[in-house]
Amino acid sequence: MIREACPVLAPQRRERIRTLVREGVARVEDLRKTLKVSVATIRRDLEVLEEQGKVRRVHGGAVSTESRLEESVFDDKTTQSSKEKLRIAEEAYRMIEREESIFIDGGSTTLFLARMLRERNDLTVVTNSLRAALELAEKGPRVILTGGELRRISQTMVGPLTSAVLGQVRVDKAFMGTMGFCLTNGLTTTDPNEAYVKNLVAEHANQVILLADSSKAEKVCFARVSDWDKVDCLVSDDKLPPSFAKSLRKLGPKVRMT
Amino acid sequence: MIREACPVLAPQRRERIRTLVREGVARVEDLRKTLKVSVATIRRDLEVLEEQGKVRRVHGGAVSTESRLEESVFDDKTTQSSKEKLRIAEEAYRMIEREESIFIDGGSTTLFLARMLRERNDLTVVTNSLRAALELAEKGPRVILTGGELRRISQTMVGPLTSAVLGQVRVDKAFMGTMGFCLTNGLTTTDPNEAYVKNLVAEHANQVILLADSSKAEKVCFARVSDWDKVDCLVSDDKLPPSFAKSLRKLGPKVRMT
DNA sequence: TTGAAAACGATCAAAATCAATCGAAAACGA
DNA sequence: TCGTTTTCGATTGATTTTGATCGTTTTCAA
Repeated sequence: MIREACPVLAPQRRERIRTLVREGVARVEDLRKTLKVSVATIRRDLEVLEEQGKVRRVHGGAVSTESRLEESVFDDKTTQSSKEKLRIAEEAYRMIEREESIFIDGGSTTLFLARMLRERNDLTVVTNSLRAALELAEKGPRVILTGGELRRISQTMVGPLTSAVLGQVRVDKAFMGTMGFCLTNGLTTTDPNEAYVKNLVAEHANQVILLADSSKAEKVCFARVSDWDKVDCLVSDDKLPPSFAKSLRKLGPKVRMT
Repeated sequence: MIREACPVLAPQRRERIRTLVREGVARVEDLRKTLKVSVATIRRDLEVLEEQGKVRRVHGGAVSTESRLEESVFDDKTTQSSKEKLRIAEEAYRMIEREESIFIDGGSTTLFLARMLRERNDLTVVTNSLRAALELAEKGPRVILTGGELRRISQTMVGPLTSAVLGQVRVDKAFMGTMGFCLTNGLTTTDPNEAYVKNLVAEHANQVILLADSSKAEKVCFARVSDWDKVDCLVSDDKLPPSFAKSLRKLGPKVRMT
């Protein structure tokens, strides 16, 4: 292979890609023709840039992340391993009985669950998730929002004000999400305010059901939520290591893997 | 099958569909002609967008989830006197000073105001309106939701639970809506729960500013909200009878007509 | 109620794209 | 100069996207 005198250095090329992506010309093939390198190089560059969060890769090229930052954060979470999350939500749905009152936490898995409840009008749903409330805004069960300060990144209501409402309700089942869970540290999440609310919810629920796909296993985040003794059931996917499930069952919670 | 050079990336196309749906051109056949792809692709895109809750599919195409909400709540008057409402909201916006904390009530006029606040990040906004919270969900001021039971027809949070949060905050200015106002009965609305919340808000605000176009004048609804002595200022349009304004000023409130 | 047209969902094949791998050329450091 | 590291391009098999087809469902009007 004869490589002509290096036209541009890699960092320059990447910077060029970034600006092109911003302008909208983002297809791999276009980039290849513009920059006169192979598609493999383009892909590698895009990989690096995505790693740095500069662009977002899609099939056929890349799109700018800056256009709508908040949404892309949330959308990424919803698209990633959504198959598992959907199945987990379906399993959770089967656990809901008639006329029950339930809490729905923030997060993408619980959002799938909320979506399924649109056809139910026998339930009472308490939630601190703005997204979940939106799913049920038109029709469906009775909806009670917890109130509190809006945390933009997760689109949930958190903080001390949240406890004012939560202190006055009880729910039969609380469907909780989490950022990480492991045997020794229990449930953890990124934001202490969020953790505080989750903990409070757990105390006002007859049953706490954790919805978390296997990618969250053995992950530990900054803020401690609670130990396993508060959790009645974990619903996860079948990629959860059997050894983990076995050890967890000894600590108390039931474990369902769909 | 010969596929011409891929014109646009899938996410761009989906975003285009979203905007088209918002504008009302939502039939599958129209989308196909506009975007120059097969109906199968359109259907698949709509499926994805519905999955994300961005649009709602119907036979023949799709409708916007947002506009649907807006219609059910505000359609009666939005198109008719939206000009006045927008001007009233602009006048209200000029009354907001830096670093203030404000309350935003439910209703279409106050929704216009909320929309203007997206560029402000020096404020704290308390609201019981789901729609107002949505306008500020991505960016803008600090947002605090009151919580409470969701009243679908107005998309607001009402009921006794709302007072739990409201009791713990104070705001500099409360921008209130109303269904009707007259000299003898003061402010009235349709739902007692809603009226209760409005009254409570008025007690926790340094200033109460009523935003109501002239079509609400001399109207009396079922549920009494409050008397004029709680109201510091009424912002209305120039179709408000001068005699009404004169009489009202004697009762205490300032009156601004834009 | 019935029948036709439109729309829909499922399925399959073609095309494009992607990820992984390998080898070669360039860059680098001593 | 020599050996190592990095960068790049080509190939191959897998994956994704797309369009066409076909049977079914929905809608609308008679």
